[in-house]
Amino acid sequence: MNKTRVRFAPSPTGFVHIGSLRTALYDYLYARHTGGDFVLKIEDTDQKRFVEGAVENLIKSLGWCGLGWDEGVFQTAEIKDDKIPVYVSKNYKNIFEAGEYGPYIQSEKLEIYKKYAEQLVADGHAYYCFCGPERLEELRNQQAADKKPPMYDRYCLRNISPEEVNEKLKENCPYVIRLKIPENETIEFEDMVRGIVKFDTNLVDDQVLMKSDGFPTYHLANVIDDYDMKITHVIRGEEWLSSTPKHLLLYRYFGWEAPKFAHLPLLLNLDRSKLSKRQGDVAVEDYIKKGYLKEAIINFVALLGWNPGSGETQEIFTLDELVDKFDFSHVHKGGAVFDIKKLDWINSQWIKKISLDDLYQRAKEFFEQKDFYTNASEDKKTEEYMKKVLTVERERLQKLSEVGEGNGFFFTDIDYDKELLRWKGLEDEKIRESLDASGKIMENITHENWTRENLEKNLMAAAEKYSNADGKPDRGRLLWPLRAALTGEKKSPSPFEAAWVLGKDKSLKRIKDALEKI
RNA sequence: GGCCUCAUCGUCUAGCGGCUAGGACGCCAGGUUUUCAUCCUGGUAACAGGGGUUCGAUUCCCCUUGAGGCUACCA
Repeated sequence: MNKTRVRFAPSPTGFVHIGSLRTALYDYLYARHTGGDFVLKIEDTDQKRFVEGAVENLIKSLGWCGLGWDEGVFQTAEIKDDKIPVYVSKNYKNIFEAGEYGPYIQSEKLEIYKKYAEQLVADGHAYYCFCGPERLEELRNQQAADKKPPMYDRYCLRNISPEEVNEKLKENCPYVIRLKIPENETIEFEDMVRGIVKFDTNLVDDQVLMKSDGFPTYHLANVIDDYDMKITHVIRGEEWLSSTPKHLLLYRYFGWEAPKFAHLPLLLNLDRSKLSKRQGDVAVEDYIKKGYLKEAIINFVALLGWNPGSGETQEIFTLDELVDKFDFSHVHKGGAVFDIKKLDWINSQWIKKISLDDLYQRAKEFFEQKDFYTNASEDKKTEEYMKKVLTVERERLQKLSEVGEGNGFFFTDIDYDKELLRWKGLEDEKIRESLDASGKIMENITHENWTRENLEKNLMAAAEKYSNADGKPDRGRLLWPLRAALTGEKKSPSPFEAAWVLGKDKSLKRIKDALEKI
């Protein structure tokens, strides 16, 4: 059997839609699972939608997610296999293309598309059409009024002779080339996720293949590219399902074997409409900015429409595990609602899972966005100190953007009302005793032994000795004032954790400050 | 409107003729606990409706309903 070759074919609209990412992920998973190739090509046939920097952005977002491709469009010239030809893109600055089946950018193969389109005309499977937008508009309105499906009426096919066509072409009349859909035929194919799907050709419109600006439409370019690039499996969103018969016809007319198709279910808003900007963030970079880890985004999006199958209760997957388990038999048919609550949970799981070193590297930029951090003294910005903070915070974090939230006391001086120190209405004197006791214990712990374990062991031993009127243990009598003194917050990590991060000197200083306060 | 697709807890889903319909998120309750969070335990909640086929349907078929996609010289 031939090697599997799949491709991700985004159009550069400025950002990577989270739904596109899911498609790219399934492309990647299928390619890797089958030991095939993964190709990145660019669909930029719509000049009106061109966005500056979109290609670079796309490569960046995809790369950030860790989905590597073997062939196609790249930002740098470092391609692992030096047998593959690498060249600079004709139309984009700082973009390289690598592979023997290029160009991988549609705007760079206009001549090729044109040639194929003309061949189709010569073979009688397509025809020139000179109808302007006004007539088309009128036609559609009439058809709507007659309650008929809006379709091109083949005016140019029926009324313009080949001689007239040549005449008009010579006069440089604007034209498009339309596919001549056969009548009374049923086009049938087997979709990898949906099974057999059938279409009646009488209901399929004569699709424009070449636009009057000389660019091909998606339909033409796509089929030619996939043939040129030897693509074996076309994995794309469900929105393409109804245009598949056009593509199949094209393969037939060119005499090419059609690839296998897999139409993926759509990603949905909470109200079950197609996932859109209006109801939340849809760009991958939005999620990056919010502090979601790539592992979490991949993990989450993989589960939106696919599952590992029977009996499997695992929820957290690495990319490699996904590659190992992925197959189309477990891809869902129905759309999936993008529920951010589950993403949050998966993200929190990943924050706990990655190494501290890794977490530190990734969290740094989020700290740098916070005032309490930028204004903090240098000794608070050391790797050692930050890692301590993160050790404590990672149990509580849902997203990296929340880093340091409510924990500013690790970085800045604190100020709080003295009442915060009070445990269950205890009088000042008792609070002072409590703080004093904590201070003494901590003073006896050396800098070398200043660990969470030691702090907890020694402080807890003392805390256990307190009990309330009922004889029940009342650890809070020691621990609450201490925690309040160290953090100045109503809610915070434990006093052991806080003291450990702050260090012996700072901790003792804060206890002293508290003592003066009360 | 036409064509296509889809349909299990609120959400993501397991299920591929016989199950007390399972798991996860969320939510609620309890436990651990000095607060917050983590963690642990338990609970809540679903086969859209109607016909068939079958000894037996969540599962297979049909209809209805609902949802989504497409219906461009956009992808």
